[in-house]
Amino acid sequence: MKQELPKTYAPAEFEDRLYKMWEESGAFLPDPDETKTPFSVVIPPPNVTGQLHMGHALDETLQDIIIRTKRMQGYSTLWVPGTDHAGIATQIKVEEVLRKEKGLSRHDIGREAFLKLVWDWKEKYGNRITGQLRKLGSSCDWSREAFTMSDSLSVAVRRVFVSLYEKGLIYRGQRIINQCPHCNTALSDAEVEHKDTEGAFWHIRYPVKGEDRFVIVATTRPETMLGDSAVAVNPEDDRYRDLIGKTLILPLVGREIPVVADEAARTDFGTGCVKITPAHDPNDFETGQRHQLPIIQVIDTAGRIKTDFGTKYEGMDRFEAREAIVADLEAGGYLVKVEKTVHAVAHCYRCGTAIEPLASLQWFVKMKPLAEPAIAAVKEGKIRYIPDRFSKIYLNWMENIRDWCISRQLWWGHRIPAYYCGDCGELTVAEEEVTVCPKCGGTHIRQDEDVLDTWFSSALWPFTTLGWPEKTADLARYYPTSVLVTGYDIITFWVSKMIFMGIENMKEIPFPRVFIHGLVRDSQGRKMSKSLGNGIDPLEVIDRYGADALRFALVTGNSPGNDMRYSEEKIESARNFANKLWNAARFVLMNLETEDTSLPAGAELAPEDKWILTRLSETAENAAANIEKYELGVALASIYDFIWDVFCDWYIELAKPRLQAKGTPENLVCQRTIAYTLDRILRLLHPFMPFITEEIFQALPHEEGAMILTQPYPAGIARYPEEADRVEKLIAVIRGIRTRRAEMNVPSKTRTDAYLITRDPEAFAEPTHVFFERLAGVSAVRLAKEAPAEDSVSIVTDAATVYIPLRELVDLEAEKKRLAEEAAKTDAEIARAEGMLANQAFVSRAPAAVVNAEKEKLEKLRIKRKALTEALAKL
RNA sequence: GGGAGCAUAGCUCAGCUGGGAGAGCACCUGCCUUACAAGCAGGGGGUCAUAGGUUCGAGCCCUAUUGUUCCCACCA
Repeated sequence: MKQELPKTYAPAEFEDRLYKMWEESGAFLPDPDETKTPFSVVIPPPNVTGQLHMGHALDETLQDIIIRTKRMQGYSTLWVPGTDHAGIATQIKVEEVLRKEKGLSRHDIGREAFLKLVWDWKEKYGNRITGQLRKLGSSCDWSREAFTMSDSLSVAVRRVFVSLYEKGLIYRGQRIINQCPHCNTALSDAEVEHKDTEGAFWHIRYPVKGEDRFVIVATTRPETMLGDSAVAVNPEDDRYRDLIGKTLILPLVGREIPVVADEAARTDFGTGCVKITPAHDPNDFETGQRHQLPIIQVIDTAGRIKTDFGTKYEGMDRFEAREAIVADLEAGGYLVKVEKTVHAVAHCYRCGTAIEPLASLQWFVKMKPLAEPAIAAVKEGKIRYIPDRFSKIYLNWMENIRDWCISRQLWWGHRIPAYYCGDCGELTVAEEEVTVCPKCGGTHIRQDEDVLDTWFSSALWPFTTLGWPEKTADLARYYPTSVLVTGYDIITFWVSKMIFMGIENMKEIPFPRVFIHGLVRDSQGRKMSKSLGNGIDPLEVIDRYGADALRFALVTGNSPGNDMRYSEEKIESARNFANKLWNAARFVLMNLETEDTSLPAGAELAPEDKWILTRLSETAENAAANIEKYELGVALASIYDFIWDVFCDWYIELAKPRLQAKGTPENLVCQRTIAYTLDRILRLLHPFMPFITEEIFQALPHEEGAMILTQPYPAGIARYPEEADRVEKLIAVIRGIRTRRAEMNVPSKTRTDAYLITRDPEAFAEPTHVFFERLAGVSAVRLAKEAPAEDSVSIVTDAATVYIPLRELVDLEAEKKRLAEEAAKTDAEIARAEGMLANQAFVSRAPAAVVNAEKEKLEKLRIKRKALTEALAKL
């Protein structure tokens, strides 16, 4: 039964209701029909306590468009939603609250109590983000919602850890890691950002023991000198060859350190003498190992000078200590000079604090063996990035990868399943909790305090969300997933890790395609960020304009991999488009008096029906092809153009005469055709604007309980090229008349006669004359053989010449001039076309279709030119 | 230091494998034509960053230059 639509488009009235209807219908669950091809996507899990931002909105929208399209195309679609526990981010947030509300640190309340707080926090805010995803219209299967810290995923994490450990791919060792003194934890290389920072080179004198000489070392980090265990010079450096093996006295400290020869010291940089601080510099660490130098830690994990150091700098913050040490060096006459410099300093990606490189005992994933097949998968094309250029970024990262530090000195996360025996000192790694040492039977067991990098569990996401390590039906059917949709900013963090973890654990890639999108920036092109305060809240936008408008604005004009700007204007034009469609639907419904909205037989259709169906067919094909290529912006543009310019501006106008002829057979045919076309339009647009299309669909006659959500995607609609061509000709002539009238300032109410000369009378047969009346202000059309005797203006197209007698308005001289100009222009175009077709190279090398198009064009130009000659002759 | 992207109408951006430059917004003109003024009809506006090259033909391919954005990077 058809229903009335409210007069104004008010998305807030129906979006939530429709989402509820969809979700309750179970249509978001995959179709159990085994004959359907599976199509699966896992969501990039947002932080469990996070809030929806524009980046999510874009990511979600793109995924939803793909999923909805595939669902309509008859795939068994599964979109798995879920959230990430987001180790550091969440822990920091809860710590802040704890400090603010109770003035306590996590250490004050202890691990257990703190974790309970975080879980409470998660319970409180964990549903917020998933509710927000629903507001967007995301058609996820919520019955399969996952969480990286759920019991089943925790089992999977331990299984993977133990497996990798047993294969020797996870090890514990002392390395230089990135220590964030603020978060007080180690970080992986991916978690640091390099920022150019103003600093200086301090040139410092180190005296040679027992001689009246000294060497000058240059350093950007004078505070680390407390931990120097040598000075290195290049063995090839003639300046210092005699110093090798000598002993230096470390200023301020008085400790004796050797001069060693090492390639790490370059002859062409600084002074050629490098202070070696194995505890605080990756290069120095390696140099130190080569020379068995002691590792003297100067700075603790919180960024303070260590207290067991025995100097006055004890307990000072590292930057404070730097100033103090420089001052003391200067006072002691050790400071030679200070050079200003800018160098890249690593910063924590969460809190922005400068990273302290620190030699530390941590857990690592051995990357080389895992990276190799992950590189091959992309090189061999098993995994393809869209657009392709991102494969270069990925490969570059993977090929230069270093071991992945996975231990974090946090509490919120997967605790490392490693157990140390207090009796024999043995280490046991096991999935299940160890209470008795398998080596000595001792019971003084202590589990490793650290937790895993949050990206460790999300790296397993494509298979853990499907039930792994259980052998589930989901896993068999939906792994590998079909495509991963995410932003380029997360390729190294997440995409690359899923790839090698998928290959390692499943022996199969996690997805064959990675569809990469850009960032949503503000209207001035800046990154949206909390600190800038320029973030736009998607939920506010949805409240004001509707989720459909937001989705439309995010997708239109968007191309894979490229950033885009958000602007209010885009949202407004999206809303206007929705309003346009809304009103077109109201118009169709107003005129609809039948329940039968099936397409009439070809013989019953009017030429304009055949034309719109042909254009519809082309649009459907074009949209589907572009979605297949992930060119969602292009697909949407073609649908938009069809709806607004073709369906609304032309077809509805062409349909009006028949719609008003109540009770005629033509009227019924027109009703059915327009309803049918509207229905297919809604289907094409549905993946992009799910709410408005469903709401209109529900108002149209439809089977009980049917939803557009699960209607088949339009394909293979019959085309009528000849009739379509004739209607195009008609439109061209009507446009021409309108333009001429506007140019001559003919009032729109003025009606004129017209003499129409054409080689294709069928295109302008009597039934079309009503269109001239309604759309071009022409009250009487006469199909003529030649120009009328009266003074007229002429409109010349390749399809027809129209003479309009306008005695009082016609300026014969101006008309003559105008026609002459057009003739000259046409001549030039003819010459050009002839030139091309006379060109052997063009005719033989260009594709046949291009040559034929050129021939047709020339033919039309000649016809037009002839008509222009006739029109000129008449004047 | 290495790598990538972008440069098209006043603004924001499309332009798919090379075959006569597009949209939205803004602007100008005329319309309250009973689906829609969140609209309709018409219009102006671009040496496609610059210089070369390949090609019958270049916004698109190649080279260089300029400007701009970003990613990666353990030279003290």
